[in-house]
Amino acid sequence: MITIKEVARHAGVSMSTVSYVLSGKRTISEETKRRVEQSIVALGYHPNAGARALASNRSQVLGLVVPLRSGVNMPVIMQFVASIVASARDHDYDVLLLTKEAGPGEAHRVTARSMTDAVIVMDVESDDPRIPELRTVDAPVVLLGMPDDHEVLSCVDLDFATAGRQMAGHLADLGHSSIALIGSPPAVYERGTSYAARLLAGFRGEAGKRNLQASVHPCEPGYDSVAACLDEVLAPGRDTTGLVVHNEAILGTLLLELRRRSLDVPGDLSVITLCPDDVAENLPVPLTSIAVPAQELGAIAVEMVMARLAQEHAPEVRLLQPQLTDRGSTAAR
Amino acid sequence: MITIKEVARHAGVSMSTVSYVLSGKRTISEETKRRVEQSIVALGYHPNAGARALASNRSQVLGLVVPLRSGVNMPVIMQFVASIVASARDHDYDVLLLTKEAGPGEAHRVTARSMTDAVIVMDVESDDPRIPELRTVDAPVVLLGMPDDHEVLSCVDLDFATAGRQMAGHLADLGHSSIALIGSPPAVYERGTSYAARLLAGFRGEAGKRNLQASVHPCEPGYDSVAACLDEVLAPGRDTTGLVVHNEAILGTLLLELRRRSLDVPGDLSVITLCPDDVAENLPVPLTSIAVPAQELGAIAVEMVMARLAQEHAPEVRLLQPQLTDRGSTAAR
DNA sequence: CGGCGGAATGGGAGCGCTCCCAGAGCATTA
DNA sequence: TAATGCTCTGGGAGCGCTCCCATTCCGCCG
Repeated sequence: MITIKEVARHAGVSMSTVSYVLSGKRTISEETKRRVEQSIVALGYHPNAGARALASNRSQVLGLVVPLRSGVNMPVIMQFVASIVASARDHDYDVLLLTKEAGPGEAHRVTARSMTDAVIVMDVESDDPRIPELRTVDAPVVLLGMPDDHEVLSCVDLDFATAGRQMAGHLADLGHSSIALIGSPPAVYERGTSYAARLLAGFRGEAGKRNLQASVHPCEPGYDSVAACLDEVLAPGRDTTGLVVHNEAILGTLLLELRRRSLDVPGDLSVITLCPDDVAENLPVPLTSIAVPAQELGAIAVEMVMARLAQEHAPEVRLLQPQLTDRGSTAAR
Repeated sequence: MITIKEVARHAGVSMSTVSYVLSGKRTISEETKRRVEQSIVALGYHPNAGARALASNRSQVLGLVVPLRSGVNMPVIMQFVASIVASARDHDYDVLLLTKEAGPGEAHRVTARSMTDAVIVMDVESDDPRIPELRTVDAPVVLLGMPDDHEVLSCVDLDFATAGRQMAGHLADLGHSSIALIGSPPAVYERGTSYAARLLAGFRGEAGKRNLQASVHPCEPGYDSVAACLDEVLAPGRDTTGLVVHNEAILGTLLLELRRRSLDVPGDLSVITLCPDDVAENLPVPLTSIAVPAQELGAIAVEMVMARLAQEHAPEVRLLQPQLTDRGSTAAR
């Protein structure tokens, strides 16, 4: 293994000079810098991460707690992960993958051992049992998702309440008076998944304010449950004309089933959903939707971590405002 | 930060004794071990990963190169990832997430810097451009997937050729004489994705041997392309009665479309697929399938890495034999 | 001509751990 | 009694880096 010492000798400078060339933490003459860089290439030197971490007390690694549980939509999760990894790399950080299943102690473990300088936690729940424990983590922690108790930790999320309001409002604006929300599987609501609950609250609130008839239907993936769900929604007498869907996994099935029932979108039924843009675009019928800005949320989470790594910060909540894109799947009534 | 020195003082022993209690690399009397462990808990000691890595020349971290590209099925990828993380933790290893997009130098980078002790690379292609570069990585490398040039690196994969043969053979055994393979998107074949090509070869080989009419149809996700694909497959005169599907993403859509066309499975059309068991079970019609044993493949990859970390090993290829589960979606002709 | 400020570099302690090299204490054997 | 073999423990060098504390060498001012 080539060490910094050998590079120094090869370049005819001291170890400290090589170190400073690498870190840029003090000015080095052009001439010296060039010589050092040549030696680094010539010898094939790569700094040893362990030694660097030990001496500098920085690991240049971020812990990422990822949920791998049922009900969450894996492609969406992966968009977040990809965005976080890319953003982290932009800051010269790597990402250590921690799975929620391995227990809530994971964030603590990697942090206490100085394996990571900070932790990002995905898929936080309203009343997440991990929160108290995360507070004791002696490193910056940023949550993707917003717990009820969000005064104590920094978090980033889409403003799902506003999203719920917007979608109900959008349908109300178009003259619909009876609408339905088809949501995530019951389990998601039961465990108090924050975003689901907030969207639901926004939806109900706006529906109430606008005097809409509004029903809510949690829905499992799978054809049968989608069909059953539609049976409820479209029950005679209900006169549902507008549909809000908050469940990426069933969108395709739902639209096919509507087609099978010879229901036109948006002729017979207006449909609006919340999902990543590329999903909304590639459905049998492109859907008017509010985007899940995974890319952006991931990048912001990383930025927040970096800010907290650079200096002490108070907890901060960032809610991204929803962006509605009309793709013609909703129509005036 | 509590160090090993403080633990040693607290327990009235030397640093080395604490270290050996922790690593178990030499026998320590029960009494001493107990005292040390008590001190560790009392002081809240956590070994510093950087220092440990520096001194022991082991990072206890595994690099995992994950593809985040289109066409691959994210839920399946995540099954692999989850399995690898869990298996790694069983061996007291953590997982550093590397994305293929970040460039093929990633494996090299983390390895040269001693950030990771070994690397697992997912979604390897037949003629993968990363192979030559991976050969120069100075650490164990295990591939999930099998490149053409598989003499030089260790790899684990399902025996897709046999799987292709089995599926064609299964239909032949049932008396079908005209069958079709609905595959992954064209892009997957075009970039020479190893598993797709091998399954295809097995399928064609067996079909030839058994004198079957066999057609092949790459298929994009999305309703329209599935419908178009079915139009081809079911074109009059073709008399296709058996369908092999190798594309997790379209299974749901495909079955719904068959239902829409009033084609019964398996009455009118026998369908067999290759996908994770939980997917096959939860479709509108449960499908007879060959499982993608993500759990097992991930675990084996980790085992192979650990074996190579323990001692030098020659490259080794492990192909898991496919396991066919009959769920009644295929019938005799 | 001495003193001074600024720019460029060198020296090396110390980060927290592992593991080699002993040494101490005791029982067993010659 | 001395030698030998065990078992258990201690001491501390050294892993490769960072960053504090100098030192050197200028040009410039008074």
